[in-house]
Amino acid sequence: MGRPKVKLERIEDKTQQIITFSKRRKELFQKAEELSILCDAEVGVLVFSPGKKPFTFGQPSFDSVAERYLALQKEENRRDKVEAEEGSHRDKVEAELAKKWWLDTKVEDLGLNELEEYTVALQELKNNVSSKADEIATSKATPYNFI
Amino acid sequence: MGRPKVKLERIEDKTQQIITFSKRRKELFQKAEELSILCDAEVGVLVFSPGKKPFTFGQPSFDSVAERYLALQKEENRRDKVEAEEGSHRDKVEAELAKKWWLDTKVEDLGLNELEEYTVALQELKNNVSSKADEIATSKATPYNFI
DNA sequence: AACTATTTATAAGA
DNA sequence: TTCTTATAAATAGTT
Repeated sequence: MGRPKVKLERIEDKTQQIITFSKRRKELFQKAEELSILCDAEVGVLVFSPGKKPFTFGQPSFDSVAERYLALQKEENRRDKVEAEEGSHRDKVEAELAKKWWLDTKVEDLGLNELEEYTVALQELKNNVSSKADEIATSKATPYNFI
Repeated sequence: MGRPKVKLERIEDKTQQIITFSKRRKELFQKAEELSILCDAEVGVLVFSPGKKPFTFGQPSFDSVAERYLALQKEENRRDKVEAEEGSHRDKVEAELAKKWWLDTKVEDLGLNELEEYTVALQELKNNVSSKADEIATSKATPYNFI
């Protein structure tokens, strides 16, 4: 027989679902690559399989495309915020700028001395911000007590 | 006539490229949606058009899928780093933890008082880190002098 | 935007 | 898993 029409709904049979995932995931990435080549477009695709394993495609890499987009998003959010507040909360704007700078500065790019200063400064900063944030930091640190 | 076979190479004619982009971008997103429904998979697709405009598809949203992945990536990088350094640079590890906490803490979640403290602390921090990083911060701040 | 001749994708079965 | 095959779906060029 040939190809039957298939309803667009969740495949309940787990084995069939995995087979379909494998085939369609491959084709999706192929289409993504064709689009990037034919149209000179940056393309990023990320898929979590039914087993929650991540697969990525990216031209030039998923991370590069995603980071470019997320930077744009942050920029838009910041601008929206500024517009909404009619320039009355300069501190907030500066905090956003500082946050953006911080997010764009990678630990890997800093030398060891800078890193030490950075660490100390962050420690102080953690003490300055809310106790709730401190709780978050503590709970995040907990799994790494083995270090 | 019918559909001719097409070579997988950059379409030089700009108009044709845009037409092809529109058609294929739509189909790519449709395929992505089918995959997410049929296989119960989280899918995120991001495309920058030839005109550099971003288009996203995501189930449930591109941001959610991308953030989930980037969190995984950070986790892996952190673990690799710890293993590579054999626990000898505790400061570095703490810097990574602090960075992770920082990245996970959103300005939007902080109250105004906290935000003010945060701003002051960040300002101090900027002065503490390298002058090169300061240059970056300055150049990033420049476009917003209108505020 | 719509059409249509072909190519391409793909669900089942082997 | 990989190939086969018949049919569904996508699509390049045209109108």
